[in-house]
Amino acid sequence: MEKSVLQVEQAASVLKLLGDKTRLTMVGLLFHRECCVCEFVEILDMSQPSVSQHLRKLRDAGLVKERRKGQWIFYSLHKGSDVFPLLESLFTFLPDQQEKLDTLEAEGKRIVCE
Amino acid sequence: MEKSVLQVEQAASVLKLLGDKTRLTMVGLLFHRECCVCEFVEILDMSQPSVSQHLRKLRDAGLVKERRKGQWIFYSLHKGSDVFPLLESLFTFLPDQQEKLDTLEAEGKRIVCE
DNA sequence: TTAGTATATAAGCATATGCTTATATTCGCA
DNA sequence: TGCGAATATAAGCATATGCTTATATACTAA
Repeated sequence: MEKSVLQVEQAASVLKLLGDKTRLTMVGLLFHRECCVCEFVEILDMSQPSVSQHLRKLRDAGLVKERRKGQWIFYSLHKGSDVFPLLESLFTFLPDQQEKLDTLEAEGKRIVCE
Repeated sequence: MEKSVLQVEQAASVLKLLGDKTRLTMVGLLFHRECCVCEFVEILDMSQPSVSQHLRKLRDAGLVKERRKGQWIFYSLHKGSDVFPLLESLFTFLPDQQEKLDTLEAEGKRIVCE
């Protein structure tokens, strides 16, 4: 992925979004695989509306995209975004979140579709 | 500088601080050289108290440090901080701010001390 | 010692943020 | 067709944030 220089204002707004533990964790999870809303609710132990509201902000900023799969809506990182390279770089400094996904699966709460 | 893995909470609080255009610009300027408060006031075209309050947040988070030089207090990046490597990496995605410092100097408003 | 400059801090205010609860929408399935 | 599950959205509220103005502190120099 090409490294592009971002405007300060654009970078600040992305960092502001990521400056929230919930959203930062969400993006970290999405580096492993796409997740649906109810999986986030389970993993983050938050209310569904709260999760949806965070996802909306990430989507409005172009960091993630959604696609419906039957009854569920799956979110994934928007890898074509201008800021994706920054995200990739940033997350090399953060702990891996795989364990949370493993726990979810162990509890039989992973949503598999298609 | 060693790359250390940060806790999600710690990273989120740093990103939150940087998710403000003023503070992000300040840190960008400090990658070039230390600056005193009145230089920030000039460059950012903001009130002195506002600048001081932003600097205090950056200092409380350990991102910058201060030292008095006569009548002025100069701020610089705290390169020994756990989060400094993240800052370095992050700013490779941001535009250089040298121009603002050049303008300041051209206007004879640079504070040189020692 | 006094005045002026640089900086910090406090208090107040308007706006932003993140949660909650309630409700609307969309889909799968009986 | 109708019901339940998954999700989105709206409204309300408490707290956080970033500015302002006013004032305090620390240093320099006359």
